[in-house]
Amino acid sequence: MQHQLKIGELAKRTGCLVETIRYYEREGLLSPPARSAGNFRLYGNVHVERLHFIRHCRSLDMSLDETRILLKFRDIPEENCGEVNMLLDKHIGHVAERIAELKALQTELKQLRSRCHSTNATKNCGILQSLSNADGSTPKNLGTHGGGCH
Amino acid sequence: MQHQLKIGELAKRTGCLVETIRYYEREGLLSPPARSAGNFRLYGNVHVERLHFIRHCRSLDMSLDETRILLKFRDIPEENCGEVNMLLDKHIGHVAERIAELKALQTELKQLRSRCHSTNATKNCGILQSLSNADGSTPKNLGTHGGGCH
DNA sequence: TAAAAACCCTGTAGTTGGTGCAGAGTCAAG
DNA sequence: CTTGACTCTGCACCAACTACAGGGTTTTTA
Repeated sequence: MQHQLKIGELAKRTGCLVETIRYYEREGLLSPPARSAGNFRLYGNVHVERLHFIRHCRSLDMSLDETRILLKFRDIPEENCGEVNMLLDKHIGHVAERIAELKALQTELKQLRSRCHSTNATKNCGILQSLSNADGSTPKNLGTHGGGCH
Repeated sequence: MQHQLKIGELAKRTGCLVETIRYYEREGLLSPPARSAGNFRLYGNVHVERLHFIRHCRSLDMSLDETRILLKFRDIPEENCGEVNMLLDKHIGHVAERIAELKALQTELKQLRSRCHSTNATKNCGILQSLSNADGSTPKNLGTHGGGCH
């Protein structure tokens, strides 16, 4: 029984909030740690490393589901890692798609912006007029997978 | 009193779900329409156009808050449209930022992917090993504004 | 004319990945 | 022995919908 960390110390060490750690435990990404006499969570090195892994995945914009899968493979050292490679390829594909979508969006937005350079009365504003047109009213990036930019 | 549409007809005409229309009403983007004797919503052309406007904004990845602001300007035809231009410029900036973030992410992901080309045992997989390293564990795109790619 | 299907109503809960807070308990220092 | 910092559980909240449940209304069909 070596160095044991309380949740606040683990949070500081991994750069994430205490609440987030408890959330990961609820979600099954971190296993419930030992408890002190006063019911405080006590973490060891295993937890520190696992949480680093999770945060690394998240920083690469992977979902918690993807992260869960990678953790599962990390837990079985003898298994074949082909699925890991596939998961990553798929994720790279997601990101590429999203970049393409946003670039198309950017083109459209700039075109819209070019419709009004002076500051008119709104009734004459080319931007507002274009937005009132029915064309383009079928959102492409709604309903598909792909988060917004906000 | 001309052509009145029930909510399902409006949905079909604008390509959005009935539930979404009711949601926009609750959120104050669409004003509450007239009701039939049996308490059904009845919409006119004004609503059709306004909903087209909203969906167009959404298809350009604007938030409902941004959309609300644009609607407000659409409602005051004599006012100056300078703020509309500013809002759009800001939104274009958001999208540009997001594209830059995702491109950096793409580079990082490809670099990670290059660490495992054969299908090994997971304990030897360069990808899983890299993800276990503490570096890069401080998420850049978490906490900032900017949605994910899922 | 009546039953069945299709539509509409309100209200509520779920999605993702957390964040934030209330109210209570625990622990170390002065 | 009290103050302050920390922790506990459980719940509400964010965006922008989506998806019911459990009713009522309208239209179609037999």
